[in-house]
Amino acid sequence: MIPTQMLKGVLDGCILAVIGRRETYGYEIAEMLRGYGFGRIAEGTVYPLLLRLERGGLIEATYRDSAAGPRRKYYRLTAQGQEALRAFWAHYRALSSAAEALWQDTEGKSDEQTH
Amino acid sequence: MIPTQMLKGVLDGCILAVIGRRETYGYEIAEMLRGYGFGRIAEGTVYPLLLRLERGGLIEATYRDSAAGPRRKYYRLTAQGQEALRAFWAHYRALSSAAEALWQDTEGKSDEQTH
DNA sequence: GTGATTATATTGTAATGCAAGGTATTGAAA
DNA sequence: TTTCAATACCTTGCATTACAATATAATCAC
Repeated sequence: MIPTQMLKGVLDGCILAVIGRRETYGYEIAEMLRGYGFGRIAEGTVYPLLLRLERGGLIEATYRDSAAGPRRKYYRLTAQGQEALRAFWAHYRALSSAAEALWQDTEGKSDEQTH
Repeated sequence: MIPTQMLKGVLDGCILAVIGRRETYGYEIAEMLRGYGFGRIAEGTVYPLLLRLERGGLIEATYRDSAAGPRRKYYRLTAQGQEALRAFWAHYRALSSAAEALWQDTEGKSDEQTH
């Protein structure tokens, strides 16, 4: 299980990415994230985050009836949301590169100690 | 600049990694992280985090005089800290893989929309 | 002695994942 | 009919943590 703290500041971008693929709703987004390997993301996490993104103008929603259950709130990216998605991944890349560089050095050091 | 929220839950592991390379102190750790590309990590971030790791038994410290400035507090990993470092990277790998998989799909989708 | 650099530490704030709880719809089992 | 599971949305309050701001102090150049 990925620690909750490690998801902070990453989940919002990932949700933007999921919505960017195609229109979808909260319940399904949680399932998708699980499918991608993020682990079970609580509904108490997903829904507040979606509302935050909606209020921020990054996504917009339409309610639609479902054949099996209550109506769904389908989200799609706004132009602003697409821009935010790009910015998010640029930042993620920066973090990822830094972590990777650090990890390389750490591994080298472990080898020295082991051998 | 990497958003501060994105650093949450990552910084502690990165600091463990830096200390794992060799004994070092707070001020230098902040400089190293900057060198790796994490951006400027504030002192108000580094010192509380070091104290937290120390209290948690993941690192231990020795004060040493410096030739140019006040004394330094040198940290090194404990056995528990080395274990925590391994666990951290395992979790980071999981997050990284999930994000990468999601990003791949997103990129494909962008292509479709573009072409 | 004045400022710059080096160095550690504390306090309070803002952001956010999530547990816990609530509401409501559909369909199958009892 | 009642009950349960699965689906679907939302809110409240808590715990964690990066950081700005601030304080303290030692060394060295001017």
